[in-house]
Amino acid sequence: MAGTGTSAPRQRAKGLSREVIVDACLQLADEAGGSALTFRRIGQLLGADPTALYRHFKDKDELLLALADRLIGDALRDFEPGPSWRDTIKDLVVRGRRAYLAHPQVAALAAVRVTRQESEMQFIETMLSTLRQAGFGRDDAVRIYRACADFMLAWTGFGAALKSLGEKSEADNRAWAEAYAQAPADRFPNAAASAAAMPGISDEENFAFALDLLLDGIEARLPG
Amino acid sequence: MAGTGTSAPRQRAKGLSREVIVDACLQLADEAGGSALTFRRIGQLLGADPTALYRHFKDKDELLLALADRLIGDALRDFEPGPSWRDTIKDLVVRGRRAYLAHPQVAALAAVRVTRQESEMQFIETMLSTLRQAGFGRDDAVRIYRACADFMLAWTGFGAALKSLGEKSEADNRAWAEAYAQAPADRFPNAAASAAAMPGISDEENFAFALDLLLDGIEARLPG
DNA sequence: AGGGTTCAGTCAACATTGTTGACAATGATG
DNA sequence: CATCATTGTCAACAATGTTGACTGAACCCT
Repeated sequence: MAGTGTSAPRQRAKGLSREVIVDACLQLADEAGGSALTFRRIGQLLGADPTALYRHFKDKDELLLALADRLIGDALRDFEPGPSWRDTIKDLVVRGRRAYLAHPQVAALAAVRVTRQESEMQFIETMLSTLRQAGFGRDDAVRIYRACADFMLAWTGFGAALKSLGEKSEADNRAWAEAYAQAPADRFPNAAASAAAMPGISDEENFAFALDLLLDGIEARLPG
Repeated sequence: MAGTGTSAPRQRAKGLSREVIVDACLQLADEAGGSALTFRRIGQLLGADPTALYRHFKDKDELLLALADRLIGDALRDFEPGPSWRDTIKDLVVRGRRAYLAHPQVAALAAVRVTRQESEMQFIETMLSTLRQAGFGRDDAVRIYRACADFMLAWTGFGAALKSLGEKSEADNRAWAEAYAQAPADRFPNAAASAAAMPGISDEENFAFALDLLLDGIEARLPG
């Protein structure tokens, strides 16, 4: 069942399936951007008629949900919980982020969706189980789970959207550096003075920093 | 000039301006959803030809940036820094979130954009100034600013997108409650047991909780 | 004032998009 | 063999962002 040996189903017109289509979508989005994720281009890549996709997904929305679930599944591949609850939570968050950012153009569209499918369920269960074993009560565990999961999804989707935008209109990416350097120093002294340091902070560092802040706050709330 | 008392939605066809158009966009998105934000519907609401908008914005993207800047401007209206740096930072983050969520359909599209315009500059300057006065060094201030600003933008954009989606396909909103309740208890014991508590956590609580976690972590890093 | 230039709004048109309904091939089932 | 559901194909529709040509008014410089 788990599609491990992905042979070469590409190029042949016939033999479509949800898996093959999702594969093509990821490839297409990576190569040509998220805006290339149209039925006609997907069909062209698969050598099939665009409307053939409607036999497998009733909607573009349903296709997007399948893409989202695929990303969550990628995040959990080969995952195993460790002895430290804090490291395990951190690992889950980092894995989710990494899996999403492996396909930024898709992540920008999918991070905000709730798939309520298999992989998402597994992710939730693993996190809740980890928190319960760490000693948190049931309500606290739910609270903290949502804080961590939403933090990961929101921040990752944000970064993915920025990256997606940046590849097309690079103005946004460089805007951080340029705009602050051009800031009039009399009205915005701190912004102008910090212009040099601003672009030096990558989204990756920024995320790791905030995640540590969050985990410190969680640890301080550990009962007992 | 500045039409303050813009009561009647349909006005005279002539006399367009960036401000009037932005007003119409906010109103239209609030009433008819973000997907209604098309040139033809905006023009119809203003009683003008759709293509007339191109005389004021060269692009739909440029229109979106103007909307984003408007939201940031709303966030800073009547703001005044307080004596406590922590309360001031928190106030800025909460204000930003509130201004964005006042127009969720717009926020879902605008939260991810960097406008590098007047209001955004003011927001940055205020935050950096507050952190410097609190005693943080220049590099730390920049680091913490980006963590807080990205946290606010990402989380708010995430919530706004969820709310925007939920109004159209309510399945996603209720999914939290329904999906976890239907979770098979043998495979997902924690998820099933927490099904009752899950929907009880509003996005508002969730955000406030995570923000406090973040601020606690920041406070622990205060030098001296 | 008069002539020229720019601005602001209008109209028709084009390429793309998601989506639908009718039709054809194919394989399983009775 | 006949029947039926599945899967892919074709043509078409409404809606979207965007462009270029055209029009009328306002403004500026002699």
